[in-house]
Amino acid sequence: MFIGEYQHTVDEKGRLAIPVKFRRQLVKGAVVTRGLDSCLFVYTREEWKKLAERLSALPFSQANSRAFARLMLAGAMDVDIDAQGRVVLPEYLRRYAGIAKETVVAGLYNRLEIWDTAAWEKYKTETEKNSTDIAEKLGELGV
Amino acid sequence: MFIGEYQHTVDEKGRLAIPVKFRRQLVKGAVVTRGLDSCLFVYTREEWKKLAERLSALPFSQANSRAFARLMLAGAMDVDIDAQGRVVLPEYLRRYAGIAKETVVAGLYNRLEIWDTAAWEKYKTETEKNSTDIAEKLGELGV
DNA sequence: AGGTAAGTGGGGATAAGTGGGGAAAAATAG
DNA sequence: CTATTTTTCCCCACTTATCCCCACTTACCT
Repeated sequence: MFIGEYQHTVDEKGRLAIPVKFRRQLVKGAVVTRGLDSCLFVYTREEWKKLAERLSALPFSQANSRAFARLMLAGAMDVDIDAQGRVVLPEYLRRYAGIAKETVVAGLYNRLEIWDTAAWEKYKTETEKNSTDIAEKLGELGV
Repeated sequence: MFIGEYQHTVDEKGRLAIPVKFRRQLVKGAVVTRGLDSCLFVYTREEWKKLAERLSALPFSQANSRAFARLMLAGAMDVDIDAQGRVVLPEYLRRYAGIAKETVVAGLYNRLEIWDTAAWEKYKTETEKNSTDIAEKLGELGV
């Protein structure tokens, strides 16, 4: 399980070091996808497979199912960890998440999230302001 | 399993390089056909066989299911990958998908899609606008 | 303070992507 | 049926990107 928040940098070749605490779980490969709120999600291959099978089961005769599958499946990328513990983030995913250099890698239980540091800070201050509202909504979910 | 998005070019002879990550699954040959939303679908021979059987089973009484089956079945073309990892896209399919030079090859689990790059970008920006619907769908799928 | 491991940067080998020429095959015309 | 043209396929060559390795710096642990 992935826990914690780390500050890393993407180099000119688009490589990002995976924090050591996460590596062992990802040595068999990882899948990076477009996430929500302009960040990237990283799943283990097994986790991804479960999700992808549900996505691919959507009927391609429906326009919004196609759009959805295209965004999630075509947006995903199979990556391997190199000897230095890094993955290459394809250009289109970096562009999607506004990732240039400074990034945050955060563990969210069954996935990682990769954020541009500035976007992460912005998101955090915004949600902290609304944290009481959010807390109330969570109550509805039984947390 | 095909995932990811790749930028490739079609040359003057109508040849398109298949991304390396997809080749191994297509060495036994592929079937290219007219897809939905002005792109081309590419299947492995086995996948195509399954799909073609389902298409031919569509009720002949309904005009739109006939049209749909004709579009895909009649437009289908058996292609082989050459020594450089390329396939030749017949002229009528390139014309159908508006493919001139710059193309996107996208993996959608059990098929590939080939798009004119400009059309792909346009489609994506349009669907990303509806991202709230997408977020809801993700919730339904348990992401 | 020293040793070890993590994170980062960069160079070189290798493979992928692309373009073009020429041979073989097919199609068309005489 | 032959000759000519056109198309298809195979091969070679170049450019660009990717991968692998090495090395340095920084942080952490003992």
